Amino acid sequence: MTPKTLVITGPTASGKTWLAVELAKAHNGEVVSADSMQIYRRMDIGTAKPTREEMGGVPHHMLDVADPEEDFSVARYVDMAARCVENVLSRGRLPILAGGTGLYIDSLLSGRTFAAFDGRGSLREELETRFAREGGQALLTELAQVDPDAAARLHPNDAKRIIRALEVWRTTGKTITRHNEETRALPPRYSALTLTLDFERREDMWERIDRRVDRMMADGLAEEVRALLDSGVPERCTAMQAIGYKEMACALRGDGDVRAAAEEIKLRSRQYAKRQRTWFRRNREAKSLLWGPVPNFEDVLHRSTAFLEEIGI
RNA sequence: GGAGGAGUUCCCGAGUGGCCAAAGGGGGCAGACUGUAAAUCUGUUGCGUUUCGCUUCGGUGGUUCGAAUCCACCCUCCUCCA
Repeated sequence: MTPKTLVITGPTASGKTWLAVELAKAHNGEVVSADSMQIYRRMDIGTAKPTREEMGGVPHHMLDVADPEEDFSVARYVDMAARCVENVLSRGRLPILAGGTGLYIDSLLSGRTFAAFDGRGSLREELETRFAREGGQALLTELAQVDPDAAARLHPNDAKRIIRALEVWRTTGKTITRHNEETRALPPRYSALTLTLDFERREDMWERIDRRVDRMMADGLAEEVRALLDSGVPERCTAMQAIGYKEMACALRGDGDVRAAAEEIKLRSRQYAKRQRTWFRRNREAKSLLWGPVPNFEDVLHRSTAFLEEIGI
């Protein structure tokens, strides 16, 4: 029988951290973060990483597990997070997967495996160069010869996916289509009750996001980013692509207009939240918990507890 | 008071007589997503009974077969001179 887990997800600033902690306290749980940016050390304010106080004594995993200059990936996440989940289970406790990175959550739950990756990176470099020089259509034509399905699915501008498809073919001799079919056929590693936090009205979400960014600024986001840059973290690494960091880094290097950067961060966060919703929407199994115009914590806690009881957690 | 310049679809901004419901960008909306995922990519964006009709380019009137584009007057904003 696949072990039971609880997933708490939702767009940014929807209260995942809070709910995860509350439910962990009530149901003998531990939190396993599913956030692609909170994995980085020294990135606390801008990622809204839970503080010691917010954690309320509940053990949290998958926070601060990489340095900002490191390359991280879904594959690595699944690897590490699965070990955390197993650990929690072995102690007879409930793993609570909390975070907003849909790909990470789905990958971990499904037990998805990833095709080999050319660690030296030279193949990818070569493909990237060719993409820039010859264009997407040329590579797509090449891909079509071995994997017509993937080629038909991909848009000529979709550099990352075209390159990856070619890369998988050349390093494993298997098409990405075939690989995906095979992994999809595997039984899921964990069964999960998924709770998706969201807002009845998007204006309320925007408001929350704005206030959160204001708080980040007050808490010293600019200083945090400055420290990262000063310590030599390159601006083009994955970690620095995080919302809040790239905009602030850009301002600090350029005109120094930190206020304008904050507005930019709010905008990018709203757009990000929208993309997250698109991802979450396709999970028809998920239980939705909507905030009204005035947050009613007790009510949301009540409703989520009811869902847990329904499936016997 | 005088001399110039400008007012375009949610925003910025092209467009100087027909091919203009109007380039491009932004924003919005929707979607995708299997080793960078807080990333990346796509579609769409006046209204409707949608291979056609209607309303739109500060306002009103005019010229013309035809106007966002030309003319007159008016309104608003900007710059310069007084």
